[in-house]
Amino acid sequence: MRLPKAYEPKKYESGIYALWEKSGAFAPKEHPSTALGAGGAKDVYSLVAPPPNANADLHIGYALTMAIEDALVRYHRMTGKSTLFVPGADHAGFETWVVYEKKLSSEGKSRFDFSREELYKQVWDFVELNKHNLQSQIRAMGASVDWSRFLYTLDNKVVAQAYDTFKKMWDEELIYRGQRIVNYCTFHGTSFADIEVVHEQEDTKLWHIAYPLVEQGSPSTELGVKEVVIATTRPETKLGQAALMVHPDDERYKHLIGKLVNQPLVPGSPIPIIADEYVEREFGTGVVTVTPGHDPNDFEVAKRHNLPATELITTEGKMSENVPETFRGLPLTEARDIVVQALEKGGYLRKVEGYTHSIGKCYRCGTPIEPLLREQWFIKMRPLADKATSALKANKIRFYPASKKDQTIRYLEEVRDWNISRQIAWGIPIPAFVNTADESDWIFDTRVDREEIDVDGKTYKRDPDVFDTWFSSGHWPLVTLDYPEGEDFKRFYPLSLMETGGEILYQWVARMIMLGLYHTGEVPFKDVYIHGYVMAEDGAKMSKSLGNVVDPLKLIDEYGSDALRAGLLTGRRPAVNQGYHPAKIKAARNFANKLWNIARYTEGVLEGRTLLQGATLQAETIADHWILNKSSIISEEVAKAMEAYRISEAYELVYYFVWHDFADWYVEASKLQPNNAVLANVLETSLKIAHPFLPFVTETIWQTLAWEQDSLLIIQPWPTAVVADAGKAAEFEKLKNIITEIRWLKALSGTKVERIHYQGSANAPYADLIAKLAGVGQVSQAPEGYAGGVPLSAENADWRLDIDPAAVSERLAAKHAEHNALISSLQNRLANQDYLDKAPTELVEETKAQLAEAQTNLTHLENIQKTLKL
RNA sequence: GGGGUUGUAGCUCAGUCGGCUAGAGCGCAGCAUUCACAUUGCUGAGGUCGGGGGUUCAAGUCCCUCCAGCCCCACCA
Repeated sequence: MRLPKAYEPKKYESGIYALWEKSGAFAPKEHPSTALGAGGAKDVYSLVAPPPNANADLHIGYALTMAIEDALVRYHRMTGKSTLFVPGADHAGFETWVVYEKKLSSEGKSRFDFSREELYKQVWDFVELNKHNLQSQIRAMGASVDWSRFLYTLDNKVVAQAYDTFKKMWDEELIYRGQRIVNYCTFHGTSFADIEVVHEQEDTKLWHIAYPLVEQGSPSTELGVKEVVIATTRPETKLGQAALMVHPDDERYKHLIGKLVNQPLVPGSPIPIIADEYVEREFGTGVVTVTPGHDPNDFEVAKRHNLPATELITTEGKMSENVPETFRGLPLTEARDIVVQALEKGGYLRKVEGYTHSIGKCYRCGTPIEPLLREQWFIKMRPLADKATSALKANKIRFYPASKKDQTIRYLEEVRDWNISRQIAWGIPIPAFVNTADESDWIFDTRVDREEIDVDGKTYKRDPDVFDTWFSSGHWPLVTLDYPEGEDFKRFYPLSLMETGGEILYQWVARMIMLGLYHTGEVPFKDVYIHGYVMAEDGAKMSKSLGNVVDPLKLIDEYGSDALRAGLLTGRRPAVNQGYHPAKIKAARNFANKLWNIARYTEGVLEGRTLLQGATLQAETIADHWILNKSSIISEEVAKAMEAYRISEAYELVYYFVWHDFADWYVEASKLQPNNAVLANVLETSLKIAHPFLPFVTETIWQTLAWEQDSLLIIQPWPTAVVADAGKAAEFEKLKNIITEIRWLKALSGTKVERIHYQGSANAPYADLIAKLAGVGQVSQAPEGYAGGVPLSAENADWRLDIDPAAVSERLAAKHAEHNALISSLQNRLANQDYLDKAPTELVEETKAQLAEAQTNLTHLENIQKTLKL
């Protein structure tokens, strides 16, 4: 025998993968109907894998992505479509940056030890190494991706596309320079991404400061209100406010909206009291100051109310020129105490209380992060988003689950302009230069390898910023397909599917839709499938800091790649987070082994297939008809489930069919009544329908049994229906019921059933099968007038078991009660006139039939009990 | 704070158009087993479908409400 006793994945996986890769099966096949201009539905299935971050090993969530996508691709490939599945890797801007800094810090170094160029080179090398690892990990997962099309987000064509879009938008005035608050470390002299800021709880104070109302004989003065008190944790920023702000519905302050107040310590610069819903009435006094230059939220408020943003703190961490003279140039560390003293002296300080809140700090030096204004690049989103919204509302894209579509639409309707510049070295440099003599004179130029360029006798300096990674990866469907001239673009755009995690629905999916529409006028993909997270076993999120991260490669090593894939898919719905469960992976491993052993049995029976020579597929026994009928139905059901993205259900259908229909019933029955052609056929069907979920074991079996010369399972056609007699199939179903009933009676009586008698010669052909499958010694025809033993259920009453009636009496009584309960429930339903009137007639008829059947069963049972004198 | 999602057997989850006498896998209990597989087979016990209300002839499924968990995004002057 060529197949050893148990399936050992490690022995075969890498060889099988190499075989597929070498065969060219991963590349889309040429097909006339997929050519450009063919019109109508294209016979293709295309998707691009979300490029994993090339800054670490693949995590288990990516294994799930691959399990889903590869199952779909393999299924569609077998249905005869030309499939395109493109792999890639992401340079992952900020995240890689943070990962690399951690690496540096573990070596006692930091980013400030290197020049920008040195650093870029180092990160590049670091990512190259990871990219290589990722590729072998994706191979280990069995993904049938086309490696010749592998794309990295810093590859030239990606950069070129980003520049092209930037230029096009620049020309169309969709790009503009705008202000935005950034996280600035005054010690390091650089800004940080939100994820680089560490938040720490700190004990501080809440200072209550009075703002005197400007006297104008206003009603408020008449009411005796002379001042408004605010509460703040940052008194030093109160040296130049844009406004005070209250909640529009706050009864305490409603009458003050629109009034002016004087600023303490800032003579002669009255500011208005405005109303904005952003204010939380419960906090402090319910009145807050608006500091647009140093608070992101205030900046948004100021934009809404057309208030100016003033710089109060410089990049060096000192009070700026815009504060009253006495405070200018003060370092922040001293400014607070001095301002508080001045406030107290001036009589403005009303109260000081203790307060604990979280403060953003530089993750390296611990200096509090200053939110400072900086000029950034922005994209005007409204025109792009509106197009996307109407495409979605016109159902150009189907979402799985459907609720994600509404979520995306809501995001698009509320989208704000997109800040696409980032203040790090790692990424695609922004192709823009600024006139050294005129800060407002920006030009587009792609010579980003140069610090300075001369144009028309003027010197321009390169913008040191890079693009947000989502700006370039938002072009993914375009760049992977070689937009606009590539053959792939013509054949495969729009993609059939975009499959990804829900957390990047806005960041990535929405942007791809907008950019795809922007360039081509067409949506970039037809379907969106969102998967949930793979959580830790206890349902918590997997994270390195919690130490509950599970390494997919270790699981592949232990259980096999197939087991990991199928185990992750089991019982999963789209967009729902679910824990990782070793038991599911184990179950899948056992299933792979089950397939293996069915194959092993078949191999033995067929003696290396020699027995099949010249044999045609012809169902003989009722078991043959039954299994062929089942296999036809199941192939179709699995296909339907896959088309509807009910992937886990599809897998479970395969699992049940192979294990419980094929192995448990058919293989056992065929041992008595062999039909080698049927056995081989059903094994082939099983391998085919299991292939999308368990590609390695199924292909290994296919190769080892060598059904045909140089034949690959991966490109076999999906099974089509086999002709079988449904009536004979139903007969076998009845036989199964008899056998199950005998086993049940046997088990519950705890005694051996020595003999079964049957009445009528029609049952004779099944005697041996029943003896074997039910495990009964002797099955023979009953003598004339035989009334011994216990008859089976009403339907199978011509079978009688030689068994001690006392052993089953308790069980029969319980059964009796069950019948009665059912009968009364059915009777109640039929006694309801509304039910008879309003329910569909078929249903009422069905209920009547059920009642009749239940009553027959009951009568039968009572007869048995009477006969047995129970 | 905004958004999303989940609650069904001891555990993990299915349950599509409302027709349910609510399913599966694991676990558990009992039994079996030279004959492909102990990564096995057979049989069984386990449920007021989170609580309350409503719509309907009929609700696990639709609506309202409450409770509990989890996730994403944004963050507190």
